[in-house]
Amino acid sequence: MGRRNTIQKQLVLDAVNKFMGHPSAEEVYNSIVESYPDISKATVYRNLNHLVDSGQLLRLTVPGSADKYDATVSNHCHALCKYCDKFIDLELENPVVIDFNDKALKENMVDDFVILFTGICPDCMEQKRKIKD
Amino acid sequence: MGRRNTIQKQLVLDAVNKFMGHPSAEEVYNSIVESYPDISKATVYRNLNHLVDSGQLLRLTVPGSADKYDATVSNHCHALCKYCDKFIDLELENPVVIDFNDKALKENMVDDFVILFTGICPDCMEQKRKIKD
DNA sequence: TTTTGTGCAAAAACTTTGCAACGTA
DNA sequence: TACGTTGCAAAGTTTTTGCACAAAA
Repeated sequence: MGRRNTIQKQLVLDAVNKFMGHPSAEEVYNSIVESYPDISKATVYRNLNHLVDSGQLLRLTVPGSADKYDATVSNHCHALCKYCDKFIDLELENPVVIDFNDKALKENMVDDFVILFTGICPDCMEQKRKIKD
Repeated sequence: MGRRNTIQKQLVLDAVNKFMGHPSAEEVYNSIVESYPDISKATVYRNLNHLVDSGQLLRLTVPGSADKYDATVSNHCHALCKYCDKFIDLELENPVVIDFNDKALKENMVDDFVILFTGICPDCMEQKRKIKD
């Protein structure tokens, strides 16, 4: 189970870190290939899996598209634009509070959750406004 | 865009309704094929999509497995067991409250959300207990 | 030297699509 | 009749896997 450090693994981690937003495996691959053309897509997938397993990346399961990866591991949440499918980081002023003592949650020893908001991003709102005029 | 009622569409809706839990497209197909062997998997997928579009079913995007379908359209949430991947309906005593006036939520015109809890289901808890003994 | 990781290609898992025939309104 | 729906097969998308070789520890 001991993990070795390889150039490829570092490239994958760096790629997700540098990426604006939340890249898919394909996007990670594309961004690495530019500078390191010999990397294989299988290696990208394998390293993404390792990095998720070791807690260095978060895997985001998104309705309607391939998994995305997030270098920001700390607690935050996301919103999905229902028009353009843009996936947005959200910093809530008042974080969502869950009462983990709720009966159903205790029964299933729930200790974590993910929350995905859906809305209309500012860009799409602007589009809609223009069309109305 | 007008939708017609077909035997197949009704079979798909019934199958999801009768299913214990939250079937995948594959499971819906398997349960229909027993009594209606000529149905095609494409038809199941197409009807699931129509039924989701028309609000008669909910599509549940689950990390690590195929989409599931839910005949209970009303507001509720789910938990995923981190050991057996069982997908569980949750009835919270105190529903999760979101402050939709939060700055980030207003900016993106967020009007809805889904929440997925992760925990250990009673069955897996029992398993773990047995192993310890 | 002993694993573990890599690249490649093939396969697996899941879902959609083109098309001719069919069924519903 | 008109057009939405079906079954089938093919193709599309995303991810994993088998294997021989290469590279870390």
